[in-house]
Amino acid sequence: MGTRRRGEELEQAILHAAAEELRESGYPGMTMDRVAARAGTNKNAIYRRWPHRAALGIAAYRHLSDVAMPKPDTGTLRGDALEMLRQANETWSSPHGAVLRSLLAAAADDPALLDLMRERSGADTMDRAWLSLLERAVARGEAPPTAVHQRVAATPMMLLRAEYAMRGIPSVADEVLIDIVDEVFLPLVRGRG
Amino acid sequence: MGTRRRGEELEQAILHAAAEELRESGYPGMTMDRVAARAGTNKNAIYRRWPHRAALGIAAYRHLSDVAMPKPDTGTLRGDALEMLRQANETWSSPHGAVLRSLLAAAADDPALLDLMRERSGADTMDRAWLSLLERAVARGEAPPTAVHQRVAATPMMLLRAEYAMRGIPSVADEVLIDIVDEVFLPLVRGRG
DNA sequence: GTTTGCAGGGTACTTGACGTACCCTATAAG
DNA sequence: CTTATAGGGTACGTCAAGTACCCTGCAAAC
Repeated sequence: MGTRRRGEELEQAILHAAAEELRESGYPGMTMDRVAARAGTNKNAIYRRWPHRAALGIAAYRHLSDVAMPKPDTGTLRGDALEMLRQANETWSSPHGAVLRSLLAAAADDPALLDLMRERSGADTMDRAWLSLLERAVARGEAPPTAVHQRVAATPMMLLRAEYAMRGIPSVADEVLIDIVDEVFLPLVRGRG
Repeated sequence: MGTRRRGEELEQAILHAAAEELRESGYPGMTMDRVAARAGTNKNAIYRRWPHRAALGIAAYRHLSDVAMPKPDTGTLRGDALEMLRQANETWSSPHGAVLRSLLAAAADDPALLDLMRERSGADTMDRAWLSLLERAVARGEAPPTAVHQRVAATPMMLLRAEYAMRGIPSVADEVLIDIVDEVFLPLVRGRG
């Protein structure tokens, strides 16, 4: 009873509560009052740690997310690329991805938040994964060395992202992923020979 | 003095006021009270016409936007593509584009609004313009006929969009546009031979 | 062991904004 | 001339962000 939580312990409790709220209600539904109530504390303790709701949202998302980057190795460039896209599609269409998208949407106006998001959304590791995938294809003689290029590597994910942005659907159809690989990514790799 | 505005006249006044607010303060800053005040009326008159803020936002955006689609014809595929991207970049980085982006961001959670947005964002006409640009390149012998493909046509704009989504910058650097054309679009077109 | 400062807790408040309710009045249609 | 309808004024109700105080337990310094 007398045991009043402090420091790290309380902080974790707040983050945990915020993460739960995020999962259940998305970012717009994550109100400070509800987080405080759920953590069994009050807004004071929250505002002492994070300057505003968005900061807490991002911190909570980070607390929620420790997704390992997939490292597909199917033996062909096409297989690897498809696998990467399928994994990403699954992640993005999961509740977890819904949280990410709703945070991104909320951060669209605020450059500072966008920065925080970018470094946490794993964009860099994602790019590296695609680059190494291309390098392996080059080693197998499947692709010209000039295909190993940052913008080429980023293209498929950007197309998938755009798909999500346009249609707000829960998930992108597999045919679209195949299309992205066969009609854009592979021709692009070939064309850089 | 006694002249009380009605019907069409009042509706236009409200839309005009809302559009101004959108331009000045973006969608988050467009509050119902301010629109009402600016239109010299009250919220009642607004809510009789639009069920909620988002509906008014979209209607106002539509009222604001009658941008003609550019039809570049520089004589080369590279020139046309770059010109298209530059025009788009200019539009998207203008106040007008800021409104569009802020509306899109706000609509990210709400599928119904996304639909309304999509039909107004001119995505279809945009795709047609890129397709005809590709067709002209084919006619000149600059590109293989198989390059005329919906997803190929949509790729450059999607990459530009993604650029805006990631970095919330006011405008994308010209080098990026050149990169998109030289490192992705042209190789892609070539690779489809 | 006592004091003192800091972090946690309770509560209430301010501010802005959406959306609604009511009631009065001008105006257009009959 | 009467009357239904739409515009206008104003005041709410509600919710949520963020702030202000003040009290109290804890823990380290003395």
